[in-house]
This record gives sequence, C-alpha cells and structure tokens, in this order.
Amino acid sequence: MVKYLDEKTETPPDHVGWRLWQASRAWQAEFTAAMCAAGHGWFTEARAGLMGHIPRGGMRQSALIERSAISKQAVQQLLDGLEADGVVERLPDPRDGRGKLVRYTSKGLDALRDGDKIKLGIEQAYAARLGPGRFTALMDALRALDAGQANAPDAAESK
Amino acid sequence: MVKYLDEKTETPPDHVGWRLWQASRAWQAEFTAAMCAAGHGWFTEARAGLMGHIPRGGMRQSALIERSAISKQAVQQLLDGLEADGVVERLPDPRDGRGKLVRYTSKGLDALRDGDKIKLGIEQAYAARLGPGRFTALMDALRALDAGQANAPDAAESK
DNA sequence: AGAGATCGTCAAGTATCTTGACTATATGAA
DNA sequence: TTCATATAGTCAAGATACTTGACGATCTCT
Repeated sequence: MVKYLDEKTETPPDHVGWRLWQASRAWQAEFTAAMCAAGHGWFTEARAGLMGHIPRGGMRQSALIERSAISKQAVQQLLDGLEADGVVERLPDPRDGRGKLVRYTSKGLDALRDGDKIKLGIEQAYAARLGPGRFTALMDALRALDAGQANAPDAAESK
Repeated sequence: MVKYLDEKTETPPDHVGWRLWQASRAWQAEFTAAMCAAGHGWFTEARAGLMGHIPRGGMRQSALIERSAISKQAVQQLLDGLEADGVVERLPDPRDGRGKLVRYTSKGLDALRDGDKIKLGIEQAYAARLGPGRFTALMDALRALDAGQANAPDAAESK
C-alpha cells in the first residue's frame, strides 16, 4: 500500500471524552460478546440500556419511559422486540386500564443473572489490570462525575 | 400518578460499564450541545468519531477506513454527509487513480479549532469538579485501560 | 356528564450502521 | 504485454435505534 502524505502525523485523541468513549465501547463490546457466548444472542446495547432501568420486580411502562431518557415510542419499540424475543412480557395493569406492567420472563431473569456474573468478571479483570488502588480511584471519579452531572441544571439530561 | 409495586426498589446500576457509559454520554451531550451553540449544527457523535481519525493534513479514504473500526460503506456515507455539509472535501489522489484524498475545508478546520477549545473547557470543568488529584487519577486509569485493551487479543477491536 | 390529562399504540421519517454486488484502477506474474 | 487478482471507491438494500406527530382508550377532576 502507498503510504505517504502525513499519515505518520497521527493524532490519536487523548482527552477525557475520547477516553471515556473508548473505555465505554470496549466494555460494551466485551459484555455483549460474553452475553452472546452465554446464549443470549438477542442482547444488544440499546436493550441493555433499557433493561438497566427495569427492576427485577417489573414496573409500569409509563414509569420506565420516565426513567429512560428516550422517547416513549423508542421504549415501546425496544419492549416490542424484547417481548417478541421472550425476554419480558407486558400484562394489563389491574389498577389502571390504560397502563401495562412490564415484567421479566424467566428467560429474562436468567439473562440478568448471567449478566451479573459477566459484569463481575469484567470488573475483576479491570481491577486486576489496573491494580485495586487505581480501579477504586476510577470508580470514585466516575461516581463523582455522575453526581455532579445530576446536580448540574445545564447537563441537558435532567428532563 | 399511581405509584405502587416496587418502584421504590429502584436498582440504579453501579458498575464500571454503566458508569463509563453514563460518563461518556454526558460528555458527548455536553460537547455536542456546545458545538451546536458554536454554530456547528452539523456536528454529530458519529461524525465526531470519524473526524477523530482524520488528521489535520488530510488522508486517504482507504487509510481512514483502516483506522476507524467501521465498514468502508459506513465511512463513505459519513464522508458523503460531511462533504455535503462542506466540512471535508474529497480530491482524486494524484498517485493512485483509484484513491481519494479526504481533506478538511476551512469550515472543517474552524470546527476543529472550536472543538479543541470546547474540549479544553469541559476538561477544566471536570478537573474543577473532581479536584486535580482525582481528575489525574481518572485519566491515568482510562489510559491504562485503553493500553491494556489494545494489547489484549480478545478485545474484538484490534482488527 | 364532560373536559382534559395520561397511557399506550400506529405510522412515518432520520441517522448510523451492516452485507452484497459492482466498476475502475493498479500490480505482478506468465 | 496481457491477463489474473487485489485494492479503492461506489451503489443498493436492509437492520437497528432512535425521532416527531397523530390517534384512540382510559382515568381524574370538576
């Protein structure tokens, strides 16, 4: 291949945003791959994002919409998919004829359990790679960042 | 609104992956908003990801494809958009009739400059929020993670 | 009862990716 | 030189993850 120009003048970005992005993507790739390997091929990042908001005991779809930062239609489509794949089920809310209850099926609960195991494994690998001190420092900084974000009104995320 | 069930049994995730994801999204939201406010309304996350790989001096499209982890068609579509918005331009490669050179326009270079300023601002805000010690620790840990990832053959990202 | 808000759904469109098929050019060996 | 093959870029079609807008059904409040 012809290499010339200033392709050696590479500028691999090195700022917080880039690092966070890379780290986040790497984690997700690892987690998703492990979930697939564990037989949960239906698992995707978007679904994970949504499922992160559904407690084990289930919840109302409207409450889920409130929590996840996305539109109700997006939630609905994601739920449609999860329901079609047998991960969650939607039942009519006995206390409100308009509402629906979103609940994990046993398949969904299995996936949650496997996911917890995988998360733990990745976390331990990270801790081993960084050393306990640096890993703790990382988590501490990330939590502090999150707390600051939640309080900041200009975070464009509070709504 | 009717609140019942175990909606108080909230399970806000707190593991590395979630934290990284949240932090990454928050950074991107802040950056994109600032870029929009600076008049670069064409700016999106996907485009940023690609532009992060294009050096100031430009490069061959094929080299860009190699670097970015996405398909050549995706790169092409992103470039089509960036070109349509006047951010980059594609010139025939004088040394290879098949190739094209991707180069920033002055509009693109302006955006890069503004982006650098904004990045710096966000970084300083983060450092102020965390304190210099914790911020340095965060960057250190993220860099170490990235370095470890790059060396790990199972990272599914090396290709 | 009736007004208005809330809950979920349907329809349509956009952005970001994918795989597959194709053209044009370059390279290297017969 | 010429032909096989590899590389560079494009075109087409489809999947996923979102968006806004419109709508019917149900609840709540007066």
